[in-house]
Amino acid sequence: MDGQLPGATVDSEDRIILHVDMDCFYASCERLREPALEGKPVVVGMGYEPGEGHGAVATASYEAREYGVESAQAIGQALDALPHAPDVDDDHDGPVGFYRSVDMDFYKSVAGDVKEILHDHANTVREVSIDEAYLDVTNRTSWDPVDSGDRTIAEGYGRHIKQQISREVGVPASVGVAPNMSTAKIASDFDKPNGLTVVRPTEVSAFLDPLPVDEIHGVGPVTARELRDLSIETAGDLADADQGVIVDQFGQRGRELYARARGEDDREVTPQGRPKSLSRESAFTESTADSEAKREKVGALAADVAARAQSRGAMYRTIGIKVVTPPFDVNTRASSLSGPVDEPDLVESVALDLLTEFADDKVRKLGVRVSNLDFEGQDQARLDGFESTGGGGAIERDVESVETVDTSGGQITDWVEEGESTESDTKRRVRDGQSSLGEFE
DNA sequence: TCTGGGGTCCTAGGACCC
DNA sequence: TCTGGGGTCCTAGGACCC
Repeated sequence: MDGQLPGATVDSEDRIILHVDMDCFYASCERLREPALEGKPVVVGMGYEPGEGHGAVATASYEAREYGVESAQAIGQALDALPHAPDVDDDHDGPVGFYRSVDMDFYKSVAGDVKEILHDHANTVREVSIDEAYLDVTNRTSWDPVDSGDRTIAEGYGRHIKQQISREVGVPASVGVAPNMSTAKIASDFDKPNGLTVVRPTEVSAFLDPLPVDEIHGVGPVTARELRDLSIETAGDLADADQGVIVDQFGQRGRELYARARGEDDREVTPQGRPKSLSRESAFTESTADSEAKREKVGALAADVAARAQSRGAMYRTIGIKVVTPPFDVNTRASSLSGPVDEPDLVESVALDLLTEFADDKVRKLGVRVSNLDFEGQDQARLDGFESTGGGGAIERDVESVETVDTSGGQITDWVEEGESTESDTKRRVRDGQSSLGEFE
């Protein structure tokens, strides 16, 4: 710690970053159109056909997690873990598990409604995935304390956003508020589901220090184990470690993780850019060496990827395949062309060509990928503004025009009490005389 | 955790150029 | 024919994330 005292003055340069993470989003969406699922264990999965077991869990409700169901678990295993109707005691309303298969179009439409609210509350929003986003709300709220000083105006702002999503869309969210992206991300995760965690600039170290290192974004199982070998178990341990040792062992990534453990993260919230690659992959029900079956699958995947690239207005210069052989060896091959093209037939022929190397191998999974994307040449008509690059379905905002507006006046929202029902955002904006370009145009 | 699908970023080695 | 050093592009693999 740097001897920061609680109540120390907040630096005027401190940013306010808000991270919104929708709780078990797919399951929440299913509950939206099927309210009977409320409070019940719900598993949403894909690729599950009765009798075959090669699908996986996409999202499990918190009730389902109580039974040990985890994301990415095999569907069959997850369903076994859930209580079945016949197991339930007739005298009681015991819990029963429900399985629903993924309906991406519906989730995207719900996500679009959520994103609309988020864009109303920040000049810059980075949509990380269908259910997650960062907002820079520095000039919309403040770190100033309210009441006795225990809480801040920013907390009210976070609560307001959460409640509006809940009220107007009907799905729960967890929100983290902190002076930088990495801490905000950890904060939103701190009290899931339906949580709100605010980490003031003066509290960052105290908040991070006791957390297990793998709660830092970017520390996965491998890095966590290697850190443990260095006796680094918590973020505080990493923050106190010798930076040289960390950088030697983990390179550039180590430098970043070390900084994040110390609550240092300069990254600006920027809108999600164009995709860098597009891919499609698919597993065989059972590993196969059948060369015709493999060629057929690659052909179908290639056609799929090419069609998707076309619909996104993307030309590609590199075409690649992915071949997963048992037990789980991932092989990739790629080939670059001299210039960007949009030629579905070429995707297929190049992919099949690359596949010949694996003609005799037993394969469990195949993929086709195009990269080195180029979005020039297409979309001169400005119609691309509606081609979402992130969550899909959401309309891309004209960010440049929004960012040039000074919204520092009158942007601080009212304090919102927990459980207090808030009026609609439109009404509030009108009442406060609060607006910014992008909201009323 | 015997493992689905769609992504991102980093690294290392080789080819090639000056 | 031996040799240095810097830069860039490409491929393959790995770790990680949702």
